[in-house]
Formats: sequence, C-alpha cells, structure tokens
Amino acid sequence: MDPDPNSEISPFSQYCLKSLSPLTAESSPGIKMNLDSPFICTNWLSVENRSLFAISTQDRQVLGRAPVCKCKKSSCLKLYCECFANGSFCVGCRCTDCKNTQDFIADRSESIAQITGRNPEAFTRTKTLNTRVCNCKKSGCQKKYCECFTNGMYCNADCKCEGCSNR
DNA sequence: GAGTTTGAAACT
DNA sequence: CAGTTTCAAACTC
Repeated sequence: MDPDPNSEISPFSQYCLKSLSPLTAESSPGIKMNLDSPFICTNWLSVENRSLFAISTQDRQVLGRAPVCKCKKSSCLKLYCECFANGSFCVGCRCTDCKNTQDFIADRSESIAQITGRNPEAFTRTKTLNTRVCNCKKSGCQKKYCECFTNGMYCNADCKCEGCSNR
C-alpha cells in the first residue's frame, strides 16, 4: 500500500512509510495484527517518546506505549520478554543478545511458532485485553507481580491465588 | 545501582 | 498433569 501523495501525511508518517518495513503476516507469522485496513499493520515506534503507531495513508494513529526490556538470557524470543510478548520488536531496549529484531526474523518466527504451538492464544489481543488469570501466593494480588492487579482487574474464579485481596 | 522477591513461562 | 527451574520484572535497601 503506497501513500497517496495528495493526501495530508505528517512528516513522521512519511518517514515511516518510506523508511520502515511494515509488519506483515509473512514477517511475523503467528502474530495477530491489531488493525484492519486501511492501516498498514506495524508496531514501529517513534524514537523520541516510544509511542506505538499504526501508519495509515492518512496519518499515524497512536496505539500505546512501547515496552522496554532488559532481557539477558532469553534473546528476547520468549514470553519472558515484554516486547516480544507484545508482538513488538525490541527498539531502544537495554537487552543483551537480542534476537527480537528484523535481523533475526527467522529465529523469531521459529520461536513464535513454537509458542503458538504450545498456546495458540499466546499473542492474541483478546487474551491481552480481557482474560487474566493469576496464581499469586505471597503478594496478596496487591502488587504488580499480579497480572490481574497490574491490569486493573479483579481476580476471578479462574485465579488460583492464595490470600487474595483483589476481589 | 545491587541485591532480593515474586510469579509467569518454560521445562522435566 | 504436577513439580521444578529459569527468567525478568517488581520491589527493597
């Protein structure tokens, strides 16, 4: 999808459309794209403020904040890595031996295939947005260790937490 | 900034 | 499936 030269495109979007390769089903198999057309599905982000953008032919749309990781042993190719778990490439993170980049797209795709084989829902937005289940034992589900608490949700019947104060 | 705690993810 | 290990974030000092 090429930008319409007559439409109003911000300089930022023009830069992205010209310089950045969009995520596609081919480049990121297993990752569910967030937006329908006419958006180019991308999770590229601005260098300055780490915002996530979807680039359309009209303009950019801010999606949220980009995660930053400090992974050391996972190569950022396991769900331990927040960026990877989000379907994002690592950009500007402080990780070491990172393979969550375009340069290691084969390794990345292989890892995604492995993970989705284990859990087909691993990268879907419905899981991210709706369903949270925790197994907390010591935090009382009152700290950010708890996924439910972190996402501003009450613990539910599926949680197996102990001493829960988040009901 | 270094060290500890925590629980999800991964592994056996 | 359950128990254990690995991992990186959250937290503490």
